[in-house]
Amino acid sequence: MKKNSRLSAVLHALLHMAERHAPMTSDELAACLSTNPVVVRRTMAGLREAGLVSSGRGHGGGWTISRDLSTITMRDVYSALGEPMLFQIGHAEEMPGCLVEQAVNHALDDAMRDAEALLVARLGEVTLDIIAADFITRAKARKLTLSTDTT
Amino acid sequence: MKKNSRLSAVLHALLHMAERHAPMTSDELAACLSTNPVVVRRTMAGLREAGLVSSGRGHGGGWTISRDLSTITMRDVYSALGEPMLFQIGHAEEMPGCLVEQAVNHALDDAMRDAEALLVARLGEVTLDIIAADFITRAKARKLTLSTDTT
DNA sequence: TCGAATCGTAACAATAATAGTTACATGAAA
DNA sequence: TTTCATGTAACTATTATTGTTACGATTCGA
Repeated sequence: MKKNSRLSAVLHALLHMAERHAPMTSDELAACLSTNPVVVRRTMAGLREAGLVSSGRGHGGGWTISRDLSTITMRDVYSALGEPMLFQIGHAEEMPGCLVEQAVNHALDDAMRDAEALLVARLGEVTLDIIAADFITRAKARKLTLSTDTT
Repeated sequence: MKKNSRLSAVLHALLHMAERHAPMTSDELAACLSTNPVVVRRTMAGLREAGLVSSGRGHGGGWTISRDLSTITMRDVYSALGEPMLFQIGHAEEMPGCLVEQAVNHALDDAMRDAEALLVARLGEVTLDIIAADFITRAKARKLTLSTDTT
């Protein structure tokens, strides 16, 4: 199966929206994300329901971020997407009759539960303004490289 | 995408093989795992290369576990499978030119790296004899339930 | 009021990863 | 030498994600 890249995509979109202080259309965001405007609408729908963004139709419409970047964590965004499954690995059978398989599932679940909790906690520690600050650092570094690069 | 259930499946297989002190054929294992003997061979091939099991052809052939359950961790088995990707979520683009996307990828990678390390460490803490002991506990509990259950 | 811009959404196609199946070759034991 | 069993390649089936097409609904501005 393909990997789920929705979290990555909407984080990218939110940061572009925050940079620009006017609504961005689905077409514009699709160009940023190298995807399709329908995919943008479909994915952003969850964020709208969660109150992270608002959308407007017609002339001058588009997507606007509703909250300050410092008040949104990656976990908020993950939740707004409906908390998709994080792990690629899973059980062969969910409710096995075989007691051996039950014991295996239980051992795997224990390990995965801890890892999932840690990941979600980490997502909750990162607000989007932190990522925006990292972007600015990278932009400065690139400028510096361009102006001193002799290749 | 379908979930990867190979780790679950081979753990299940290894425990059945350990219970039985004779080689088990791919057909027998396939019946235990509700799958196909070719899938069993394909998946077990990695464990054979890692030295966890051996296989024999012809009459009396089949699969035998090579090491004591107490010397094999879930992590060993995971490694023998080629350390498949653990996460369902990922980046939209691996090497983006967009600095915003680079910053997003970096933030996600940080969180996922920690979670992956924890999961792999947890897998390394569980030896297969621990799972076998849990199986025995479950078997006793089921017997007890059967003998006292009045429904 | 009309028309262009824009989102909302359903339905369908494309892509990719896993798992299952068929077919046949290889090797070992009775 | 026949039967049992693995080894493996090639193909199919299944499933989740992503992309596309089509059309309806709403909003703004001329």
